[in-house]
This record gives sequence, C-alpha cells and structure tokens, in this order.
Amino acid sequence: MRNYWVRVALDIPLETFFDYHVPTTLSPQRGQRVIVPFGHQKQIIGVVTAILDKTDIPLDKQKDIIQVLDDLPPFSDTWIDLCEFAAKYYLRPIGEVILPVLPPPLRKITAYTGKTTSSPVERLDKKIRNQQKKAQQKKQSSTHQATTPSAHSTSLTLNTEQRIAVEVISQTQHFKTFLLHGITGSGKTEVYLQALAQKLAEGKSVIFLVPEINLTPQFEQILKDRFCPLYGENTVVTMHSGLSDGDRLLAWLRMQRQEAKIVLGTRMSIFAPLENIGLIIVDEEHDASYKQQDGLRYSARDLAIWRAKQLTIPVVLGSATPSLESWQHTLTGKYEKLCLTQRAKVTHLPHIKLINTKKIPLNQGLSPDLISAIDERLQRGEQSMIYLNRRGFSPVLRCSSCSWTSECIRCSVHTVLHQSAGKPATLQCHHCGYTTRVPYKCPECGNQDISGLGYGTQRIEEVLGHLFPHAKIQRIDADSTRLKGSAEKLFTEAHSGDVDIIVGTQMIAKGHDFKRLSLVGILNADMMLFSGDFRAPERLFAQLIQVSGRAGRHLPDAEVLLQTEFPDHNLYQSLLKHDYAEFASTTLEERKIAKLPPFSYQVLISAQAKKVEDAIDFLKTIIRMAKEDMPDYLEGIQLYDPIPLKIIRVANIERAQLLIESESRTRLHHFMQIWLQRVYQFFRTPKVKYFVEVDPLDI
DNA sequence: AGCACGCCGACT
DNA sequence: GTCGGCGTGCTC
Ligand SMILES: [Zn+2]
Ligand SMILES: [Zn+2]
Repeated sequence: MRNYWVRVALDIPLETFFDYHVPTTLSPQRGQRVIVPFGHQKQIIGVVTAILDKTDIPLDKQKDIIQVLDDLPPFSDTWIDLCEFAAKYYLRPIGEVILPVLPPPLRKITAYTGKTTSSPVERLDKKIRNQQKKAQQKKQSSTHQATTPSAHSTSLTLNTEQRIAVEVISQTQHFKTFLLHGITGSGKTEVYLQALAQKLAEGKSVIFLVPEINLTPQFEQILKDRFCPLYGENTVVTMHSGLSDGDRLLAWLRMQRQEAKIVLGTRMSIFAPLENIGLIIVDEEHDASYKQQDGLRYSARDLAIWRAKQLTIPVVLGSATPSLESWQHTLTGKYEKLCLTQRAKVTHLPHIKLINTKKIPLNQGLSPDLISAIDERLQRGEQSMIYLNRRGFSPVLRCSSCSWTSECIRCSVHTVLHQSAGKPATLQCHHCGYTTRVPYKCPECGNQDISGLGYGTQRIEEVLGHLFPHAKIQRIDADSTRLKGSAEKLFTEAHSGDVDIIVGTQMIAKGHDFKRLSLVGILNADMMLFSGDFRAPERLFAQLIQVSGRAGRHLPDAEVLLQTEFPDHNLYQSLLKHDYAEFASTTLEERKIAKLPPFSYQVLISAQAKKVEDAIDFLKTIIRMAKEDMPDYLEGIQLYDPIPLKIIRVANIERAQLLIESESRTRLHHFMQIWLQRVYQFFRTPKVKYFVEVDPLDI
C-alpha cells in the first residue's frame, strides 16, 4: 500500500494540526485511538480525525504512529463530526474537545504502560465478569427476592397540557427544538419521562441533561425505577465529573456498546458516544452550569441543539424561566413552545409580597413582617426558608473610627468575615481562598471597635437563633456542605421535617421539594439587580422564581416575602404576578434597543498579566492587527475598547477583556477564525495569557 | 501543557 | 566546584 498519513487530535493547547506518518504494519481508521511520539515527552494518546494522502509537514519532522489501540471500536463518524463542530465553533483545536471528554483510562498513556500488557478496557471487563460470577453464586444460595415496586415505577396520569406535550414530542421524528415552559411543580419531569418512554419503545436511546451533579441521584432513581424493569439494569447510565476513573470508563463502555439506552448527566454528557439517539432532553435549560467555564468553553444546551439537528431528531429544552435566547426563538417560530400552566398538585402558586425596606426599619437584617411570618410557621409546625445569596458572616470587616476595611492581599476585593459556632473567626477571600485570623484591633489606627458590616448566611443563622431560641435552624451553603456527603446529610435532615428554618444560598433554590415548607424569605436580592452585566436581571428573575417555587408545593396559602428597596422595579412587579412572559418581553425590548444578545452575537477575549497595563496593551495590539491588516473582514463587526475587569486582580494576576460583537454570527466567526490564526502566529510565545470565549455569559 | 536546555545564586 | 532556580523554546 501507498504512503499515507493521519491527522491526530492531541490534548496539547496548540493551534496546529498534528500529522503522523503511518508505518506499513498499521492501518488506523478515523475515530480510533493511537499512541504517538510527541516532542520530548515519550508517548501520548491521540484520536485519528482524518486520513490524509499528503501532508505539509517536512520529512525531517514527520514521525510514525507507534500503535493503534483496538480495545474499543472506533468512535463513530457522527461523534467525531460533533467534536469537530464544537472545536470550530468554540475556536479551539479539536484535541481540546475530544480528549478531555474521554474517561482518563482511555486517554492517559499510563493506563497502557504499566506492568500488565492488557488494556484498561480488558481489565475492567474481567473485573465485571468476576463480579457477575460472585453475584450469581450469591443469588443461587439465597432465596428469591421479590422486587418491590416503587413510587416511580408507573406513569402518572397527565393533565391535558402534559398529554399534548408528550404527544407532540414523541410523534416528532425529525429535527425540532421544543421549549417546554412549565411553572415549578407543573410536572415537566413526567412529560420528559413519557416522551422518553415512547422513544425507548421505538428502540431509540435518549440523552437527558441536568445542570448539577446533586440533581442526578434523584433523576437516576426515577429513571431506574421506571425503565430498568423493562430494559434491564444497565439501561440507565450516569455521567458526571464526580465519577471515579473506573466508573467513568464503565459508563463509557456501556454507552459505546449500546448496552445503555438512557444517558443521564451533567453538561459533559452531551458528548456521550451513544448511537441511535431518538431524543435529547435539557432540563433547566437556562442554567448557567451548562456553560463550561474552563478549557473548552462550550454550552451543552447549544451543542444539544446542534447534535439533534445533525441526527435529525427532536430536542426538548425545559424551564420555568427559559433563557431569553430560547424564548426569543419561540417568538420567531424557530422553536416550538409547549406550555404547562397548572401545578400538578391542587395547591396554588405562593403569594409573593414585597417589603419596602426603605420605609420599614430592619431588625438585624430582618423586617418585622418576615419575623412574624416565621413565628406563625413555627406555631403551625411548618417550615420556613431564608434565601440569601451571600455566604459567610459579613461581607467585610470595618473599623468604626478610621475607614479601614479588610482586603485580600492577592485580590482587589474585600475579605469576608466567617464566624460560626465552634470555629475560630477568620477573614476569607472568596476569590483566591486566602485566609487570615481576625485582627483584634484596627491595623491602621489601633481602634478595638471593629466589626462585620452587612449580613451573610452565618449571621442570619445567628440572628434567627436569638429571635427563635427553640427553633431548629439549618444553614445550607458552600461552607456547611464542604465535606463530601454533608450536603446530602443536611438536605435529608431538612426534608425529614426536624428542621424549622432553613437558611441558605443558591444551593437551596434548586430542585428540592420540601413537603412542609410554606414560607420563603428573600434577603438582599437588590444586590444582584444592579450588579455588573446585562444578564444580571435575567439571572435574578430566574433565581427568584426558582426559590419562590420551593414554597407551598404541598401546602395551601404559602407566602414569599421579598425585602427590597426598589419594590417598583419592573422585575419585582413581574415577579409579583409570577409573570415570566411579561418580564421576558420588557427585557427583550431593552436588549433589542441596545442590540444585545439575542439580537447580536458576542465573543470575549480576556487577557491576564502581572500588570493590567500589559494585558490592555496586548489587547490593543491585536485590535490594531485587525484594523490594519484585515479591514475587509471587519465589516459588520464591532470591536470594543479593552477594559480592565471589575475585579482587576485575582490571586495576583490582573485581568482585562475585549468584547467583539456582530449581528451576523457567520461574519463574526469568519473574522474570529482568521484573526486568531494571525494573533497566534504573531505571538508565538505571548507573555500575556489569553482566553477566547464564544457566546460569553458574564461580561 | 510538559519537558529539556541553559545560565546564575548558595550549598557541601 | 555542582545542585537547582525558573526563563525560553519546541512539539507533527
Ligand atoms: Zn481604624
Ligand atoms: Zn484573594
């Protein structure tokens, strides 16, 4: 056979392709993993993305492939195409897409270079066979166990809206994006499950995405209860970053071998190597967790839509507060909207009340109305929840006589006072983790009267303890759930009903169904109303709807009390009416006038250096490159001035960013591709680190 | 990202 | 004298 080469995806952050010569003894195929020599490192694993009959690499630089790994069938063409699209769209080399999504044993050379000559795949298969043998022996020796039917094993009866949604989705056999807009408690999950059941019955498989790891166990249970009796116990596979290497490999094998029919998991699951997919579900599609914040900055929701289009299948995006991007697409008819407007249980949505804190004096951060509402719940034996998106005791420590405030030595932010029962008080930086003891006097003037300013969850917990000494109060935030398994423990306690008042951050807003909860108090929502970027109100509204939805899912007359200085703000006014559509329409109108997404597309380049001036200079230089060298590409492209980030310094690194905007996505991408190529060639080893983010969420 | 090469400060 | 600090360069 004639001489030929292969293009290999490697996990190396370089904007070049790597072509290798194929020795006559080997015949690698597209989608197969190979072992190749690389630079000074001995050998690494890569994935073949193309077969080439010529290459531009000079002969003296060409190297031979060492080995083709055939312990797995090649990844499918459609799967490689998906990765290639993601690489191109997010402006990164393909190796940065493919390799990080593989289970570590499939991509780390050390899995193949140990004492044993076997592959990690063979080793795992052997282990599983042994386990099965043992399990069988046990089964034979023990008596039969009747399988107990569980609560989720049978389908629930649907209301009319749900039935229509299920019918429309399951009858769709082509590409279509559905937006399932349902208020909290309206039974979106049951719609997913029954549409999913239909696709399984047709012999198809399904990808089911959820935003967070903590949401997987409850969905996993539901899916297993309902579908394992029908399709076998390996039908449901979960995939998230919490899995061990072995579990990740096992899940991967079950997907690639078509043993699994349902893949449940976090954003990485959109890269599941499943074939014959009939439906993709994205629950809570508005959630920012679907956007990866490091490495390849992809949006799993957006890739889900691309993958559905590629496979000509339906995709369902579900949310009570859809992203404005998705909502706009329903208005133009690009997506089909399916509405669930009724709560499944007979209860009503909670009554929301705004408390004007400009007019009413607060008692240690709490309004009299909120305090008496909590008291009422205690009398009735019901649960209350206080939501405050700020952990710690006080956001800053301040001297009462001079104006000294506690600051991080490594970042341009205040350090946060942490002070809770049993632990010595500390000052912590929430950006870099820097922690110090609390000074007993002001470091500037020596004054001993220094104290925390403002309220965090720890302080509210303490205040409530003084106001209600007999109540059982549980704080749930990143600090109280730091230890592995402690989050589950705290939530179990909160569910069991021993807890009277739950105090917490974002963590308590998602997914939990507290049976006796009839009051939600929201503190300091205003902080997010005016914070930074244009998406802040959208995020705030979603959070408020979500946390409000915790109240009264099983009890009538539930209340939400929101303390604000701006009760007339249109966001709060729409919230009062639980009116997402109204909020969306006013906000979209503002976006349209300002030509912001979804009416334009954005790319963000952020630069990091020791001094922010260097970062700014770098960005100015690349802007000049664009303006001088490639003016034709700039038509319809808006290049903004580079600006320092609001928090300039984090961990002694200073940051600046540059926003690029266009009303045409193709133009923007075309420009970016050419431009970044030039930047890369010009700065072969830049002293400034830079990152490119397509469709940034925070700007 | 790794890894090697290389040229200056403080150890045996 | 050399051990090791991390600046610079290279990877098909
Ligand atoms: Zn002072
Ligand atoms: Zn810091």
